[in-house]
Amino acid sequence: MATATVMRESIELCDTLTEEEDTLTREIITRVADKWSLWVMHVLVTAEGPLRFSRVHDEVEGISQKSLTKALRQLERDGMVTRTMFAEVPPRVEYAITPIGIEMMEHVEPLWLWVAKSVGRFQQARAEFDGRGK
Amino acid sequence: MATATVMRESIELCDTLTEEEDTLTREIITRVADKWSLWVMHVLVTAEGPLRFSRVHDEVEGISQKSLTKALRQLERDGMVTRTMFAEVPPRVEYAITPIGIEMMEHVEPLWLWVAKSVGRFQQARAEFDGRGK
DNA sequence: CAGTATCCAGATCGATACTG
DNA sequence: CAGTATCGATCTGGATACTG
Repeated sequence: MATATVMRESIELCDTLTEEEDTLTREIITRVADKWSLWVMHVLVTAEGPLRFSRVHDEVEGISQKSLTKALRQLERDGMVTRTMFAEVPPRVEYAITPIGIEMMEHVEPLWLWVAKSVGRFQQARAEFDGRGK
Repeated sequence: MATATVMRESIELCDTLTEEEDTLTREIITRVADKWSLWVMHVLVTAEGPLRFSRVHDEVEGISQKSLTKALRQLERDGMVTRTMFAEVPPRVEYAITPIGIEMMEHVEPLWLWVAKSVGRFQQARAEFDGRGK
């Protein structure tokens, strides 16, 4: 019943979106699953303050410079992080999470939490499936 | 403060996950952003009953046979849909959502809903960013 | 009907090298 | 320091053709 309510609400809302809005919605959702975007935002949230490029690069273990740059640009473009450049030598650039970025994380975390809590059930499902397939 | 609570809870939980569990968690989350998986599940939820392969193929507009097969296999493997084969000629195969699949959708929809409702703010952020970049 | 098999174009991502 | 540019391996996904 709670299900039906949520479903109906989302179906109605989705019907009111233009094609452009629908595309953008999907793109934003994509950030959630993106290998790095969520991790980058997580680092910026827990830092509770701006971080330099190299600090983020340290914290997000395994990311390449190229991928980090790309992730940060996307997040900046979508208003989830800010990028502040200081006219110094050597150059200093600081990244920080925005209010909408925090909102995003607040909405993502419950889902992430549920999946993490359910991981045992997914493992069992896979074990059964892989077993059936011999 | 609600933020901090959720964050802390998720950080603690994530620390208890083995590497294998963490990988699986990420894979499941990936389904959320996958172009087709969520759409397929949505179709199966709203159908309120099993659907044949060709019916799903009709409902999920634009998907190729190959991609649909792959999406259904993944969802089946992760326990979110069931696949029932009938020994008939011509062959009949029916797909249905599972309880855990419904749970998944229940946890995804609020996020989707928030993004859809916030789409105007994301559009504005992009407009500003693209404007600044000349 | 419900797939599988094959080919192929485009996107993605890491590694590496270079620059203001 | 904070990138950009480039190259190559890998992955993805559609189109097409074939099968039990």
